[in-house]
Amino acid sequence: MVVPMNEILGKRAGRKRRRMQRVTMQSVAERAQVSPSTVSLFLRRPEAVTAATGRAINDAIEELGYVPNLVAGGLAAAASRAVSIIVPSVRNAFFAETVAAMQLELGKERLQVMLGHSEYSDREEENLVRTALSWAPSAIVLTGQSHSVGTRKILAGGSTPVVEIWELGGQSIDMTIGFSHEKVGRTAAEYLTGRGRRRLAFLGARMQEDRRANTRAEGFEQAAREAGAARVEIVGNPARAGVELGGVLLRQALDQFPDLDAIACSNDHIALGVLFECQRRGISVPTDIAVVGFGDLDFAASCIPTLTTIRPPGDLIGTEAARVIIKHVQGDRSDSHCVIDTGFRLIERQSA
Amino acid sequence: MVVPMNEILGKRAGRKRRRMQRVTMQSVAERAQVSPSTVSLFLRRPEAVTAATGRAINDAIEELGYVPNLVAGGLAAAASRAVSIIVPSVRNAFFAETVAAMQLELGKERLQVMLGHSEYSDREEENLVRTALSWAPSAIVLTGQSHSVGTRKILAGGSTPVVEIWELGGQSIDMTIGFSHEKVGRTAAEYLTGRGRRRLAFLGARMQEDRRANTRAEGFEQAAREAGAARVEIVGNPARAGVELGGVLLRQALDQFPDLDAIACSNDHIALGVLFECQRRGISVPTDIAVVGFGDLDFAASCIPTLTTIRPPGDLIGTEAARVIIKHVQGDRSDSHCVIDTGFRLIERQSA
DNA sequence: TTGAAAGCGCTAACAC
DNA sequence: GTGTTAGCGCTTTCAA
Repeated sequence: MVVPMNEILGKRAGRKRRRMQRVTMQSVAERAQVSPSTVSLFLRRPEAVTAATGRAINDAIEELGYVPNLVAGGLAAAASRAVSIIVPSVRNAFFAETVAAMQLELGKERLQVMLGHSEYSDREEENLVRTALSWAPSAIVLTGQSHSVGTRKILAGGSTPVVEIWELGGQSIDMTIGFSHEKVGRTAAEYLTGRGRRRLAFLGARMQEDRRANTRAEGFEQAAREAGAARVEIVGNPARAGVELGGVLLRQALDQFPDLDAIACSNDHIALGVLFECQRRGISVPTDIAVVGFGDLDFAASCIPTLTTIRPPGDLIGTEAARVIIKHVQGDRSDSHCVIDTGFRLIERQSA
Repeated sequence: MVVPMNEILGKRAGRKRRRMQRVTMQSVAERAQVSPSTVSLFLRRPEAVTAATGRAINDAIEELGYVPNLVAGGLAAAASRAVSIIVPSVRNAFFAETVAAMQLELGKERLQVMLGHSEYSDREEENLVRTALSWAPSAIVLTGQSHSVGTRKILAGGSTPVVEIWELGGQSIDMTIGFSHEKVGRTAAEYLTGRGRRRLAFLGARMQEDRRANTRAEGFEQAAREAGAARVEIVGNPARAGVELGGVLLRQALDQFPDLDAIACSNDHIALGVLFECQRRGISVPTDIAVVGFGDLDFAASCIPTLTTIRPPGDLIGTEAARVIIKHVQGDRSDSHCVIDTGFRLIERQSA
């Protein structure tokens, strides 16, 4: 019986593929004279293969210039080596630091960072989470603990590990790494009242969207009252946080409450703007008004006067998040539902 | 002849899968009483399906809570809806702005941003490119035009579109979007000499790694000489760019060349440090020394004196990059090997 | 306009 | 330690 050639070869030859991968695991296997599964095994656990086999495979990979297809791998393994990170914005130096630190650590384990920006919108965050899930990521990292109902539902139902970062004290979905923003506010207030200040204000930007800044403000107000401050005001502005806004906010504050002797800012950009505005108005810092920031950004140590501020450990949050994710990927589930308090540090400088 | 049931069902029932996707396209198809390929078609081109069919599919998706699996899609289509962006670091506000802008635009087309940090290392960049390719991305975005030989070889051979951003005038791999850093340097020098300054210095950080800062310095030096400056110095420091370094660099510069009357900085952080150091030393800006920055960062408009600086269009670079990538994904190859000069703008303020 | 069929390149259970 | 095998969930011809 004669079998037509094209039937032996299969129909494949007759089909055109759009872009065939030049070098597949199959071709590496052929060249190394082993089976594909051995190549796969070697790639994932080199020690599980004899030295000779390993060498042969390595040579084949080298000679062929093989690049593994992680998309195919992700499909077969039902979980891709991707980690989805969703932050309000990477333009914010805080989150940029965390994202950079995470990428560094995850990259060492060949985990790919996928980035999304919620722009402080819970609705947008939910969309991003939905899309993220489409990639079957090894983990999803969310900023903060306030999410839409939909987000919680989607994430609670699934089996994807979730890490919430930069906030503590709320309702956790799964793992949580951050610090208490309420305590940050309290710390600023206690520091200021402890140095004899009695008429305090907290200056913040877009506090409706930025729940964390809002929490800091609340902690600040409460602690200041407890310490017997004569005046505690919260001055907000819906504009985006920035140096310029610092000046605006100080003006706003002093127009209403000219007797203020201490200012806490929702971040260092605003504090710097306050410092500049004080300089323009001839207000002496810290003699007339003490200023405390949040962030310990680049300029805090060099501005005039140098800025007393609270430093959140953005990089530590990133490395810790990466650590628990890597453990999870490696099969160690012991960190499930962990809560890691990274703390923060008050950096005393000249401005307060 | 009796066929055993398990043979009819296939061995599948006997195998345990690790994590089965609850809702697949298959299940949507069954519910909507159509074939999977129709669902697929509808998802990608809704108009290619009758209104009734579309409605049925939509309902099924809704009822089942279907989330498409982009990993499977990427494998089948031989190109994933991922775009790999490799920047030196997202901690750098310039690149953060570009990445944020790109993510915003790409997200609208359901393209996922994958992020990598080269930390200004060509070797690391090459590793990241290799990994990126493993994901069969729709495009790869690289920062600058100086890459390792290996990077060029890998990318030139493949069919993945490449966009180089933030630099112009070098050897392009494929598409290029940015501006001339040499011109930036020239512009600063011409502005300064045009205002009568004769003894100029360029202050820069880690200029070995940061080729673009180096190019700005070269353009600056050349243009200053052409304009007949009495002195043109380039003062570098291997430390990371930062406000503190600005002060250090100014000290370095004035120790060697006390008669300087103009300073250009490789970025605004350094310029701000220079401003602070001048204030500390009682040097009047711009009377004694004129200062020009690069970046137009947040504080440039509010510091004292406000900072004359050159603003690179970080967001425009991002949106343009996204635009050409989206066009490419949609099959329009007309932008291949395009070179887009986004230009930059000198922002005149008080410091010069 | 819709459906059937054939993979995409890899992983992992299982057998040897 | 290595190979066999059966998919992972989707896209895309091609035919109807």
